[in-house]
Order: sequence, then structure tokens, then C-alpha cells
Amino acid sequence: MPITETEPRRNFLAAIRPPGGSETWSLGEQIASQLADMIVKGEYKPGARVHEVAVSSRFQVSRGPVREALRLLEKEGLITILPRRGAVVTKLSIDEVRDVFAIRSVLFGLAASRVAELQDPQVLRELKQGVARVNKLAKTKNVDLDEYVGAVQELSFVFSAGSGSSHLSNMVYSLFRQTLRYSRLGLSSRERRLTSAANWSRLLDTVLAGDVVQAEILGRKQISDSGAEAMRRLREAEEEKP
Amino acid sequence: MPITETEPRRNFLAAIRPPGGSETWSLGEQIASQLADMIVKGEYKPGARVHEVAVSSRFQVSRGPVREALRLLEKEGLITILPRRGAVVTKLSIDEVRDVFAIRSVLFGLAASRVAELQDPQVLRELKQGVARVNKLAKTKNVDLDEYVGAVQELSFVFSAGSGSSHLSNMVYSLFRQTLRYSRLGLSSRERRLTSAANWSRLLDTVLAGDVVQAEILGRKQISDSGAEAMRRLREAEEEKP
DNA sequence: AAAATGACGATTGTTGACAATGTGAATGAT
DNA sequence: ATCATTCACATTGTCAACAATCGTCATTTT
Repeated sequence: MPITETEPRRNFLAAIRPPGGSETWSLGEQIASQLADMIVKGEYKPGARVHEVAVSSRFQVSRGPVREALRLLEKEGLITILPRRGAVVTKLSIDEVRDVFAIRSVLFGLAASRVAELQDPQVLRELKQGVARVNKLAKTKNVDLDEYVGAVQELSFVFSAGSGSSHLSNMVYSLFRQTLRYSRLGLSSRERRLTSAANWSRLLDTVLAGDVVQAEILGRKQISDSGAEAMRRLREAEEEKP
Repeated sequence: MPITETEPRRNFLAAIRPPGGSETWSLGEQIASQLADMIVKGEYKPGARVHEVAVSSRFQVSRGPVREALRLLEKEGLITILPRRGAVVTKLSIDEVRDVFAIRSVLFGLAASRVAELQDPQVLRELKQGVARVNKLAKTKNVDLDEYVGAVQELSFVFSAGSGSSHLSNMVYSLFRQTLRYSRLGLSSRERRLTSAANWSRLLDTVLAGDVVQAEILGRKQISDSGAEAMRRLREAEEEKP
């Protein structure tokens, strides 16, 4: 299978690639992008091995670009490279999931406070749209979970990008994707989606009011709540089949 | 110049390499380690270009391992790779320095609170030793700045490693090294070193008391103060020769 | 039977040559 | 003099072959 063309704007690398470089995508980047999507969507399951030759024959390129792609994915936290032993799709233990949500929580709190401080009109506009969309989807019965999670993801990225710090934005982005499958788990019930959406609204109000301190508190709470819910589901699933 | 043997334990990669892999170091990792030390020590200045062939001839290896080394250093934030245009030593703008210190601040606060929560006897012991050392050095007149900064670095890492989260630990570690040169700047006056050391003591007391909330507050303050001081010095230097 | 050993196969690490691209100097036009 | 164009060169991107290493499994040894 040759590499399929992907829209650069919707590519996960578009967000993290430093400005000033070439606009074309290297083979390694293209492969990384497609593998990343597969991993995030769950086509590669955690713990699964990723062989260099398998990937290179799948995309019909040599191992060079594949190795680069794997390094990029390791940077994103999506795979783990064991020296001399190959790459595996990153598998987070329950403790690690808790830790990553805790990190996401404080970083997102920081981002929210910065957004509240900056009061960028464009960002605030996108925030309103995002919150409206999430609330609408939360109320929709039998909503497509992927669509809802996608809307939440977009909203999160508006917050982090709106913080004005590319470092912060990239970290939030990366950590979000690392825990995407667990976020999905936490948003699987409609009831939880409704309360979550309501909290997004509260956070938006606080940001619009320019309350920097409260924005940080609510931002942190939004992610830590999400993490707590994910952990609950995770433990349930764990008890069923250990 | 062939690659000089380095002690694995003191290697920057030792902290971030996932467990379970080989114990030997690939050429790319060895090169990354040495380049990292050079960059952190200031032998490569921010903005300087890092040519693949130059590095490969310097270490007498082919470009393959060099490319891997550069990817590793990019992951650490020490260099920035512009696609098709090469790598440069990461140069942070004043705003970026402020942002990174803000991120370090919230992450270190999280780490401090976790340490206060866990109350690991071994960690607390190392913490006491580290704080004692920093205080002793702070009081020493004409202390070697590198030695003092090294002691602060060690202490920081005990905190982050003591948090029990490898993710958090790695992020704190990486961000610390990215801003090492600026931290040095902030600790260049003896007066500042004394107040900083005193605050480390306060933080330690809080941690020993198990005050999770206050530990987070003081942990954040410690880094944000450090950042504020660094920013002050940075602006002074900027005004002298813009 | 259990543990140690050794060879084999699978996989990653490394290399040097070749291809593709961006940079900047030299050239020419306005 | 300034700006656009061209073209050579420097540099990174890609490839396929070779080397080194690790895990496996049959074999041997106790």
C-alpha cells in the first residue's frame, strides 16, 4: 500500500512542526501521520509491536523514513521504542493514566488562565462556537461518540492554542492524544456528557468574565473530572477481565 | 574525534529511556548525549546551525546515527529541526522563556504536592540532604556558580523523580535543561541565591509536614520566582545590546 | 527433569551512495 | 540601483546492503 495523500492542515504534525521550514512533508512525516491516526483510532492496540520492515513494506518505502516516523511517534508518546528490541504501541498502566491526566489537568488549567488573561477576540469567538457545538452534541440522543469526542478535542485545542504559548499548546495536544482512548471511555455515557458540557459552559463564562484565577481552577477541574471518570470505567473494565 | 565513553548513569538519556530495552547505547544516543552536554554548557550557542555532515565527521560516524541523535535532541527541546533546512540550537524568545518557566512552575507544583502526599522515606531523606547542600552552598562566598546550579538541579530532580510519575519526571527534567542557561542567569547574585535557598527550606518543611496544598503553592512559587528573576536579568541584558 | 549452552533466525543498528530540495551568488532586465 | 531569474552548490532526504544484537529453541549436561 502506497502512502495516501493527506491534507497537511489536518495532519497531526502541522501543529507541532516549527515554522520556517519546508512546506512539503517528508516520507517519515507522512508515515508518522498515518500511523498516528491508526494508533489513536485503535487500529493498532496498545502493546502491539511495530516492526520496521512490516511498516516499510506496507508503505512501500525503505526503513530509513520508517525509523524517522517511529522516532516522531515516540516523541508524541504514541509508541515506545525499546533499544535493540523494537517499537511497541505505548501501553499506559492505570497509574500512568492517572498521572497523565493529572499533568493534563495542571497544564490545561494554565492554558485556561492564559486565555482568560489574553482576551483575544478571535479566540473567544471560536471558544463560544466550540462550547455551543459540544453542548448541542451532548443533548443529542444517540450521538456518534467519535463526533462528540472530536468536538471536545477541537475545543481543547482552541483553549491550548489560545494560550499564546506554542510549548504549552504542543504539550496539551500531545497529552490529549496519548489519553484519547481513555477520554472516550469517560464520555461513553450521555449523562456524563451532559455534565461535562455544562462544565465547559461554566468555564467559558469564567473566561469571558476575565477571571484568571477561577479559569485555572475550572480548567483543571474539567480535565481531572474527565480523568476520574475514565479511571472509574477503566477499573470496571479491569475487574471484569483481569 | 571519536566518541568518548560516557558514564551511562550520568547520561541524560538514562533518565528518559524506557525500561526493558538493551543496556548498550546506540551511536545515535551516545552522540545525542554528548551534543546535549555541549549545548547545555553553552559550547553551542542558541541559533547556531548543526550540520549533519559536520557532526558525523566530528564523531566519525555516518549520517544515520547523527540524524537519530538530532531527533532525540529535538525531543528534548535542545535543537529545532527545520524540514529540508537543517537543525539549529533552540533559541527561545523572551516570551518563550516566560512560557516555559510558567509550564515548569505548574508541573513542579504538581510534583511537590505528590511528594508531600507520598511521604516516601527515601525521597524525604534525599530531599533533606539536597536542601542542606543548597543552603550550605548559598552561604558560601564566591561559590562556583556551576556547582550551585548543579546542586539545585539535583534537588529539582529528586522532587520530580519522587513524584512517582515517570512522565512528570521526564517533563520536568527536559524543561529544566531547556531553561538551564536562564536559571543560571537568575542565580548569578549571592543575594538571590540566599533567598532561593531559604525558600527551598520552606518548601521542604511543608513537604515534611505533609501539607499537600501548600507544597504545590510553594513549589510553583519557587519556579515562578526563579523565572521572574531570570526574566529580569534577561531584559537587562537585552537593553544593553539589542 | 531442570538448567545451562550454543546456534539459528528475526530484528534493529549502521553505512555510503544517490536523489531531491533549498540557499545564495551571479546574471540580466527594468 | 533595485528587483527578478538562473544556476551551481551545500545540505538534507531516501535507499538498499551489510553488521551487530537479541530472543528462541533444540541440544547437551548434570
